[in-house]
Parts: sequence; structure tokens; C-alpha cells
Amino acid sequence: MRGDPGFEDIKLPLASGSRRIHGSVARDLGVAILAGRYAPGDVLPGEIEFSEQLKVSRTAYREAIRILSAKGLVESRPRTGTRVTQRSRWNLLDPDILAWAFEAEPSETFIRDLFELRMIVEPAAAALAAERRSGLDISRMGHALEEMGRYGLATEIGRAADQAFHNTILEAARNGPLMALSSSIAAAVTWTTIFKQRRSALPRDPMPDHRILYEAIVAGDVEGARAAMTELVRLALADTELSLKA
Amino acid sequence: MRGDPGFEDIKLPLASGSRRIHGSVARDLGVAILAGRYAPGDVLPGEIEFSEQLKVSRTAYREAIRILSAKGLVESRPRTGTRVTQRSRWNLLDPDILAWAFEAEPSETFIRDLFELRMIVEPAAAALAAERRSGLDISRMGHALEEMGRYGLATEIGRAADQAFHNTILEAARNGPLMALSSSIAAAVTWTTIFKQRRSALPRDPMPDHRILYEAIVAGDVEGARAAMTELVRLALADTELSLKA
DNA sequence: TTCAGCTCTTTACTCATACAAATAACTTAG
DNA sequence: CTAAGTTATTTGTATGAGTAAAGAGCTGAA
Repeated sequence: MRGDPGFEDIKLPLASGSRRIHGSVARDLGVAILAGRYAPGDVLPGEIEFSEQLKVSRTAYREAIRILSAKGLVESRPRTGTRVTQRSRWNLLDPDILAWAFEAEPSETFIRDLFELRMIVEPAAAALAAERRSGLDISRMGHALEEMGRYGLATEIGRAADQAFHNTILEAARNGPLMALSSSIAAAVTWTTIFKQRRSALPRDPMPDHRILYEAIVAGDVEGARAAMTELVRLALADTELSLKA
Repeated sequence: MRGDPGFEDIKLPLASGSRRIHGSVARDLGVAILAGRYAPGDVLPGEIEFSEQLKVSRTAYREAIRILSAKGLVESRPRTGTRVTQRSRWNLLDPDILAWAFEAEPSETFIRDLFELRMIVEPAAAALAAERRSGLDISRMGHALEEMGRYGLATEIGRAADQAFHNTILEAARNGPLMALSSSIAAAVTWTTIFKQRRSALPRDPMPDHRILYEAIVAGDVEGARAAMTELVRLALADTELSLKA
């Protein structure tokens, strides 16, 4: 339990890593599906058989399936059983699904797609943030930036500050759905960063680019913020690709 | 054996029509939450009391809660009960949540936010599609466009064609997460269109703009596609705002 | 043959009940 | 007044019985 060797349940254990059985089963099956161990079209074993195999009650198993179904991963019908749905119906932006995908060693294509989406969304969000940011937003971003500079991305605190920085920007954009999208991507970015750190030290100091972005948003410079964020994402992608190759 | 690898059964999505009890309860509660009948922070009645009140078994009720929990709407813990989470944790881009939101008479702000997101994502997707479209994509788009012109947006077939047109564009962008985002938005757009049609006839012929977009994508004109889609979304927003005011 | 309609059988779905685990609130020792 | 332990309440898990849906197969007629 506490002596857990991996960096599994970091903080906020209630997000999805809760120790409740239905959550664990959902996570395990979700990871298995995302990893391709169960392919779209495959039908899972029957409730009774599979729940016995997993050593859990049918109740817990069914609740797990309900979770996966809510995220679009599976579909259950009487007589035909529970089958994995086509990938196009998966909710790929669901925070849990993203987390599971990264637990299952995501494909390079997937990571590239995510960065492509970041490249579309985040500069636009930064532009909106430059328009709409409040004083509170600015102070929060400033604080996050400061912590980030102090601790660096190699530490837990530093990564949290980085996340808070980006999160505040997306909050400042004042757009609920965009914010939801951001949360998912932010989570994925966190995993990507960890993934990246796993293999090699960060090859570049990210602080200058963050500061440029921060200044642009503070100044209300819409196009400057857009450009700065574009650059930031581009560099993040470059770093990630480097570490993928390495 | 399964034959067509293309379009699956495009029957009515079982989204809301599901007769399964857990699905109905989840939908009802989801709509109630989206409508504000249960506010963030509110705690729902206990499982036993509430399930009796809803005239369903505790099992079915719990599976419904599991669904809502998977979408981030609620959070359950022993002793404290099940409470509605903060709006910032809701998965606002989940297809079901969008559907529920529109069932609950969405706020004007929400619709505007959605269009703002469309304005960010769809032009970029159109640009990517212009780069990456295949011959099959082109023929599908052409077919959809033709049907759309023949039947108009006032008919079910016409709207389906419109949806297929936009869907094909997003498929042509060759980006899984972007595609997932698109599906959600496309669904929401469909609802918006119906919502719009409810009040007044469509004040403008949308076909010319669609054709311009189509031609740009066929020609591989990236910037032209981006501009055309931008215009399309802008006009859709204008129309929607008009009908909201009316 | 071909196909509509009926039956059959498998599977998920629903229900009821009992018990376990977690934890906020309370109680008590220091 | 603080801290440790206890209690009570709520969700979580397990089990078994019975229901309903939907595909497979059979039957019979055109």
C-alpha cells in the first residue's frame, strides 16, 4: 500500500484511482481496452463468468461496465453481451480515458494528435484570456510562474505550478466548454510531461517562454498571447518528440 | 462478414430513448442537474430514500449514479453521501451531457460559448481536412452536399446530410481527439439547429457557403477552407442569435 | 427456395436482502 | 483544550432469484 514503488496515486486520489472495487475494475478494463487488449467489436465474457474471473461480485462488475459505457468504450445489450465499441465513439477527451491511455503506453500518433489539438485550442484560449483576464487571474498566474521558476519542472510542486498556470489561463478565457476541454488536455499534458521526464532530462529551460506569454496576457496583447502560446506548445512538442526518439 | 465497414447503423441513437431503467434515471437526474434543479454542492437524498422515491431498486439507482459520476457530475463518498460537483469538473463536452443540457433549455451564454469553441476548432479542422482529405472523403462530402441541397435543412434527411458533411470534414482531419471533440460539438450543433428551427424559419440559404467550403477542401486550399469554415460558423451563430432574440 | 412469423434460449437487467467498509461526528481520557 | 478512541450513518460489496429483450433457429406457407 504505502510502499507502492510506482508513482501511481499521486494526489487527489478521488479522481479515478479510488480504491473502490468498481473503480479499479473500470480502470483495469479501460486500460486494457485503450491498450488494445480488447479490440473494437470484441465481446467481453458474460457477466457471471467475467466477474468470477475477476474475483468481484456481479454488482461491482456491472457498475464498472456502467462507467465504461458512460465513456463510450463499451455497449451492452441483452443476448449479444457487452462489446467494445468502435474507436470513433470513444470519448477520447474524457480525463479518465486520457489517463488510461497514458497508462497503456500511448502511440506516438496519439500524442501527436493531442499536441495538434493543443496547438489549435491553447493559442486561441490564450488570446481570449488576454482579452478577458481579471486582476485575480493575473496574480494567480504570477504566483504560479514564480513557484514554477523556483522549483522547476523536475519537482512535483513545479509541475503542479505549471499546471496551475495553464489552468488559470484557460479559466481566464471565460468559456465553460473550452475550460472542460482544457482540463482534459491539461491532465494529458501532465502525463506527457511525466512520460517525458521518465526518459531524459528536460533539454530546455521553459521559463522564458512562459514569461513572454505571461507578459502578453497581462498587457492584454491578444495577438502576442496567441503567438507566445503557439511557440510554447511548439517547443513542448519538439521536446516530447525528442524524448520519444531517444 | 459484417459487410460495410463504413456507416454503422445510423438509426436513432439510443442516447435518450434507452428503456433501461438505469439509463432513464441517469438521464433524468442529469437533466435536473444541468437545469440547476440540483446545484453544485447539494447532496442528494440517501440511496435508499431516493431510490424508493424514484420507484426503482437501489441497484438500478446506484448504476445511474455511477454513470453521472463517470461524467463528473456527482461524487459519492460513504457517510457524506452523493453530492453534485462543481461545474468546473463537469465533462461539458460529453455527448450525453450536451444532450441533457439542451433538454434543459440551455442558457444563452452556454450556446455562445459553444459557438466560440466551434469558431476555434472547426476552421482549424477544415484547414487540416484540406491538407489530408482523400478521394473517398471528397465523394462523401459531395454526396452529402447534394442531398443537403435537394432536401434542405427543414427536413430530417437534409439535417442528417448536413451533419454527415461536417462529420466527414472532421474525419478527413485525421485526428482522433479532434474527431471526438467534433462528434460532441456536432451533436450539440444538431440540437442547436432543431432548437433554432423551433422558433423561426431559417432566414438564410446556407448552401452557397457550404459549396465554397467544399470547393476549397477539394482544391486543397488550406487557408481558403479555414476562411470558408470561419464564415460558415459566423453565419450559423448570427442566425442562432437572431432566433434567440426573436 | 424464400421469407414472414413464432418459439426458444441466451444474456443482460432488475429487484430484494444482508453484510462490510469507510468516515464524519461524537465522546472521553489526558 | 487537545488528541485519541468510539459510534453511527452512509455508501460499497456480495448473493440469489426472477424478468425482459433480442438474436437464432424452427415452422409453415407462398
